[in-house]
Amino acid sequence: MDTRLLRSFTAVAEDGSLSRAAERLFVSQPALTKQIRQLETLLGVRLFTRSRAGMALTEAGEALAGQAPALLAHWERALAATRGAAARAARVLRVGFMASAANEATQEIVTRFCALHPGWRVDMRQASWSEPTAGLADGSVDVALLRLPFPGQGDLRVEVLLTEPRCVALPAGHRLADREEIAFRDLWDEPYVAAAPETGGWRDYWLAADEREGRPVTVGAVTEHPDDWLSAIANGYGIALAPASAARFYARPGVVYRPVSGVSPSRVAIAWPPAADGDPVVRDFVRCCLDATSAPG
Amino acid sequence: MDTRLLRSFTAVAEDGSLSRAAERLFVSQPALTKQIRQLETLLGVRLFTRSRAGMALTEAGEALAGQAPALLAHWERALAATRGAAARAARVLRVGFMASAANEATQEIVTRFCALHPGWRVDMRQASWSEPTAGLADGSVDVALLRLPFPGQGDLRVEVLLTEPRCVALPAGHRLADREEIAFRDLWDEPYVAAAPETGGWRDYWLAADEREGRPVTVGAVTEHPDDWLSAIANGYGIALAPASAARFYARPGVVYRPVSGVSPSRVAIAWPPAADGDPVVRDFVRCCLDATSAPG
DNA sequence: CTGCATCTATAACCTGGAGGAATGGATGTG
DNA sequence: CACATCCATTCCTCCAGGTTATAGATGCAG
Repeated sequence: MDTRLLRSFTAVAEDGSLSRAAERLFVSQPALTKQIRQLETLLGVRLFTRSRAGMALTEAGEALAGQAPALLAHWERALAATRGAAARAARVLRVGFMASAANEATQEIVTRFCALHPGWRVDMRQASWSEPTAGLADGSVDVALLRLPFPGQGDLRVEVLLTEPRCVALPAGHRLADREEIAFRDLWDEPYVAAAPETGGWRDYWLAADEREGRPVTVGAVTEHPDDWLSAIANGYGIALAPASAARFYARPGVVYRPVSGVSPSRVAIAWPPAADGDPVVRDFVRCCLDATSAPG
Repeated sequence: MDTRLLRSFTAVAEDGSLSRAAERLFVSQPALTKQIRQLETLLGVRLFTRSRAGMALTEAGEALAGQAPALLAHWERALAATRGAAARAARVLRVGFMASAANEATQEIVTRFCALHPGWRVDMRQASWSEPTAGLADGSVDVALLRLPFPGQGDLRVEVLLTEPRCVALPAGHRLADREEIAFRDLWDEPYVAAAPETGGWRDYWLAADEREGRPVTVGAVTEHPDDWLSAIANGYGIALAPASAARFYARPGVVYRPVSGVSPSRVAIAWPPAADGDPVVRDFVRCCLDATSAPG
């Protein structure tokens, strides 16, 4: 049996319908019917009961559905570890990052690291905002420059590199756009451009959900990439809190950035998996991060 | 990627040769070459370096080879759990057993259990002697009637059901076949029919390796099933220690059984995985085992 | 109560995948 | 230098897997 059949099974289990799952997987309904039948034949077990109402999991199907996520994740991690080993052998350090990484310090970090490790290359990999660990969780990167807090943070080693105030990104024609500085309480009732709900605490943080005295947030749009985020703001779907450096790294016609008072600052950190503690290459990269962000300049 | 490619990869990694692995997997060498190529393309990584001397793993290949056994085992366990759920739903208790299981008590155990659980069926599954946990390790059975000690015993719950002396199985024409009882020390220099080396402590136990004052064992044959075991003895390839009940359950022309002094007795136990502690069906079966083997009769 | 919508299953067909046979290329050894 | 041995490539064949069309079953709305 292969992961393709397991993924198909998972999709049908989630949707409760062959037709809907087929649509989501971009295959025809008969093709998916055959795949599920093939899986049941291979296992010698009925996984679904069929009816006009769709596909309901049997007890065996429930058991497999319970196992499937961990199994598929195990596969992905194994493949990631294999790719990681290949990168290491080729003297490539894969660095995930969110948004502007460590701002201006990023280039210095890379320069310092390459000086320390001649022959090595740093592969910077930008992550979508729907994956706040920037690849650390699934093992597709070795270290990551991240904004705190993020989901899964407790499972990773973290060193704070720098702190910067947060500001607000507004459409250029916004009624508050002329202000030199805006109090956060004046922004409480605005609609916001937010990250995906499944990012949990990450999204809450960038909505400053815990810093508005219980006042609820209005979400005007959900985006996953900086470009989409900027477009949504420029188009007036909402405003967004951002690190102050966003004014430099994400300048865009139609978007203005203003300092905000009454909201906590943003922290940039370097993160890596505990299993990499003994890895001199990772240790040196972390050292370079700390050095590059502690010296004045 | 599927498990078939991963198994192919594993075979090539173990053999260090496409040609030999192809032979072992019963596919042609070009077919295996293409499979490995397909896997490397899917991963975007070189797994082997090729030469006239065969296939050597790259660092990425080493990484994958390190992960593969656990990954494949995870798959097997997930499938086993799925089949287990199907069996449970169908009110079937799958019982693995070695050799004669719990001897004459086995039928009473099943009878008591079915009386306690009307509508349930006990599926008795005999295991080869190369798998001393009789399916518990890979999850293909719910409980197992086993002979102690066995590999992996520490990971399972075990209740001893009965103890019986060990005897020796000899070819009928053996020079000691006329004895009423034979001292173990008189058997030390005989060749033995043994279990496979990978069964470890199990094989040592049945060779009474720890009860011969350091004298080494001579292995005359290795077998995995009772029939092969009996044939090997009858053909004079060696002798073997066996539970006393073997004389009743494995009577065979050409093989005689004689009591042996100076060797520890054999213990039959019921074993089950710790995860099944809270399962009333498993608990009841264990209860039936204990009840059936404690009453006189 | 009947017709229609909606769901899965089956049949027929087509294309591409995957295995085998034959053979090529490279290299080590006697 | 010839041969053996290893992996790679080419060509061929058959089957797997997807699609389209349609069948069968069933629930719901009028």
